Amino acid sequence: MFIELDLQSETPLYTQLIDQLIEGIASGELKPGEPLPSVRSLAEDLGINLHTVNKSYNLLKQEGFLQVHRKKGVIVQPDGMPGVTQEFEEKLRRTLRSLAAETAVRGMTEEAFVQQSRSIYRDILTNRGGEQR
Amino acid sequence: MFIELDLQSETPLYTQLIDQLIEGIASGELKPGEPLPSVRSLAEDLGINLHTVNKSYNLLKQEGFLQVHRKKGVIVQPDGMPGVTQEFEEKLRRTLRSLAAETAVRGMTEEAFVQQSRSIYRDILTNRGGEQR
DNA sequence: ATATCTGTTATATATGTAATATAACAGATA
DNA sequence: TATCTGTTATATTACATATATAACAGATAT
Repeated sequence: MFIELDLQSETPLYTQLIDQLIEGIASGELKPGEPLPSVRSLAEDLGINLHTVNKSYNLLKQEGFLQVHRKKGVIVQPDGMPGVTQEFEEKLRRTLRSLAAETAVRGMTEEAFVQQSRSIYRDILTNRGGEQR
Repeated sequence: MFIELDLQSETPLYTQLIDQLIEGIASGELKPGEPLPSVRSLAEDLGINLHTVNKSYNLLKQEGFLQVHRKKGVIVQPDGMPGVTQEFEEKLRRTLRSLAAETAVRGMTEEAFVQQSRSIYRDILTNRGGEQR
């Protein structure tokens, strides 16, 4: 899987990494049970510190997207992804609310905003490596 | 206008303040040309430091949502709000992409996601104090 | 068995952001 | 003249981010 970090971005490295791993899972590029690179090798590949990768893995494990097997190492959650928790619903609402407000003030219509949302959602599911669905 | 800050939130105070002011403009509760409280009085009302309020005002001024009049003080932009800039488009895409990916992984459908977006957009425009539109 | 790889933990350091505190300035207002 | 405005400067505290180095216990491969 291709991962690219922007060292200039104001988004923290561990957040960028989390985002791209979740996208990988969403698109199907990362399948349940599939092993991820070790914290050390991925850190070296990306040119960052092992602890930064470890932080991303740990947060994803904590939320149920990854598992750590003493034998298999770190793998994509094989027993079903976590559903829509109350915490996620609140985060979703908060973030959409902030976005929608600025969108409205800047004169973008409801339909434009909604179409953007739909288009991006599809984009993610569509970006599969050619397999599945 | 009612402003409430969550001191426990991980969202910075100045960001919470910015969000609520933009919501106020979007909803029509804050009208173009309307004066905002001084940095000192608002800071005291909210129980925070004057520099925190000043930071929010400055960022909003920098993006074109507010004006600073030597006479009238700080007012809501009277000469038309800024439109959809390239920077905003990129921020919108990035944020929606991250949200949509997690939404999809958690099993929320495209329609549910899109409906959330639409519902929240409407919610903001609807929360007017009873005036206008 | 030895060496290597795994995630994990601990400690330390450097840097930047967030938030507060005090003080002062120039322009406008009453 | 006294007061209020945004603005600037300086300092301090606290926290998040990211890195560096080291060590540990469990698993793997030679």
